[in-house]
Amino acid sequence: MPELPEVESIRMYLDAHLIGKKLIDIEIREPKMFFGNPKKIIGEKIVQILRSGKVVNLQFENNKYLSTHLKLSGQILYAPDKQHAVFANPIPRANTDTMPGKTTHIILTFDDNSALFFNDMRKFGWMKLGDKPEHAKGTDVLSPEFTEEYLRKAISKTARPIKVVLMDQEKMAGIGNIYANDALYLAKIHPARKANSLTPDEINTLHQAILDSIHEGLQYKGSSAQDELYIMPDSSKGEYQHHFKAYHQHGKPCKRCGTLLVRIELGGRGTFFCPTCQK
DNA sequence: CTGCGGTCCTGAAGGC
DNA sequence: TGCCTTCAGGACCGCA
Repeated sequence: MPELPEVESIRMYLDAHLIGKKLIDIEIREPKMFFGNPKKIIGEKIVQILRSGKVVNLQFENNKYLSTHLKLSGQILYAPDKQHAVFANPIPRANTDTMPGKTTHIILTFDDNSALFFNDMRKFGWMKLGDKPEHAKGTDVLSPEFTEEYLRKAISKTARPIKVVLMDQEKMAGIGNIYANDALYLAKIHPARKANSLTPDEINTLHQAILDSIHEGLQYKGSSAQDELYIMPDSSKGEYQHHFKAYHQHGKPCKRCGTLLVRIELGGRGTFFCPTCQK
């Protein structure tokens, strides 16, 4: 699912393809997924593309921001030619390589006849038009402010399971289920440990593990596992799913000690870890 | 503060 | 074959 590495990969792609283009039309097929008055950005050029946590913000010349959250199953596809929006790969679950498809809910058209298609099978995602970029409450884990000290403060006052806290966007933004599980595996910390029970050494190790797993995710342009719908705007897949440490690896042997990884539930979410080497 | 359950939605998987 | 039920999951909300 789209977490920081997936969303940042999309942001970088859009940054390379959309800057300076003028928006000439927004087609909203699913009104519940769009908030705000689209007329405010018609005729405006995109000047910058930002990200905060899992949200992408398109900044327009008139300082309006079109923000997008992909939630579980959102996709953003970019076609250089709207009338011939054919992609190299079939779109997952859409059974087609042409857009718009069954799950296309919003279409942005630009002055060079290129287009963005916002697809979402589950319709949990959204686009919002506002005067400011959507800003995650917690510190983005790729920002310079996400220090060991920040992590210590964020987890020191709560007895919730550390894995639940890692996924709390009000504490730190961008980490979802994949990278929370993998970071805890790298740090050899049990996901159910009370957050305020971590030692200073464990906090430092965890901080590095978070950065390592996020950066590895980025390196592979995110995770496009079989049951995920995330793909890049050109329909290419991410490859991090071939490098999962713990996420969805239950039943497989731990690469460190051979113990079979297990699945439990924490905060209502699937949680995966090695019962032997994660303490 | 904390956890729990419900809500949004739909395809996949399992039961019979 | 095919219908029916259950489930996953990010963020949010109400409730105990």
